[in-house]
Amino acid sequence: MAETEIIHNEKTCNGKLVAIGDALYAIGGKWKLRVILALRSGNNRFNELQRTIPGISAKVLSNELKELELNGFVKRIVHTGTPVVVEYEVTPYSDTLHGILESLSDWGMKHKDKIRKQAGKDMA
Amino acid sequence: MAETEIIHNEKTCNGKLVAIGDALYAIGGKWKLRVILALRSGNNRFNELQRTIPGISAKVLSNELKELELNGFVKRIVHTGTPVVVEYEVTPYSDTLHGILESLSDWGMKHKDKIRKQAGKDMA
DNA sequence: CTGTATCCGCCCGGATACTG
DNA sequence: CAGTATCCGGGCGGATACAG
Repeated sequence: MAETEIIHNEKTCNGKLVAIGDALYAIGGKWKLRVILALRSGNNRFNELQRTIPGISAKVLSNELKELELNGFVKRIVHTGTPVVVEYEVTPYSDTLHGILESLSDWGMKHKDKIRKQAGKDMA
Repeated sequence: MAETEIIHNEKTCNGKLVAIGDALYAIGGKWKLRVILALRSGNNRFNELQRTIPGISAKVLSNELKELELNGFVKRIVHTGTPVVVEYEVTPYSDTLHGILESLSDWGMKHKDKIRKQAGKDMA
C-alpha cells in the first residue's frame, strides 16, 4: 500500500524520535552550533570566542566548550609555556554535522520565505 | 584552492547560521517534534495528545500547538456540535521537515554508536 | 472535553569579582 | 589570558484550580 510512505511504521518513528532527541541533545540549544561555527572561522582562544559570539557569557561559553569536548566536536589543547596558551579546535568529527547543517539551513531559508509571504498577504 | 570546501566563506556561513537559527526556532525545543510525531501517529484530540506525550502539561501542550499552528505545521479544526470536538491535524507543510528529520535521526543513531564505543573503551 | 489562569519552585544564564 | 565562584533575577514549566 502506498500509504506506508506517508503514515510510517510507529516503531520506526519512535526509534527515529529517540535518535532525533539524541541529536538535539548534543547540538541543540542556543549556542552549540554558534560556537562550532566560530571555531571554524578561525577563532580558537577563549576570549576570542567570547568576543566573536555576541551575547555569550564566560560561564556559558565554558560550559558549552566542555560539553562540545565531551561529545567529541572540540579538542582542547594546552600549550605549556609562558604564558600558557589554550586553544580549541574543531575535530574532524564535527564535519559529520554537515548534512544536518545543510538541511537545517535550506529549510530555514525556505521557511522564512514562506513566513514573509504570509505576512505580505496579511497586509493586503 | 581546495580549502574553500572546508573553510567556507564567512558570509555564507553567517547566512546559514541565521537560517539554522530560524529553523531551530521553529522546530527546536523539547516538544515540537514530539507533538508533530504524535499527531502523525493518529492522536488528534487535546487530551489524547497529552496522554500520548509523556510528561507534557496542558499549558505547555497548549502553547506548543499554538506555535505549531502559527508556523503552519498544524491545523486546528473545531467540529461544532454537542459536545464540541476539537481536532488537530498535521498539514502538508509539515512534510517539508522530512529531510531534517532524516538527517537528524541518521546522525543521532551514529552518534549514539560512537558514544557507546567510547564508553566501552573507557571501561577496558 | 478543551483549554485558561494562577501560583510557585527551580534552573538557566547574566554580572561581577576573583584565582592561577 | 583562561577560566571559576558567587550572587541573583527572570522565565520556563509543573500542579492545581477553574471556565466554557
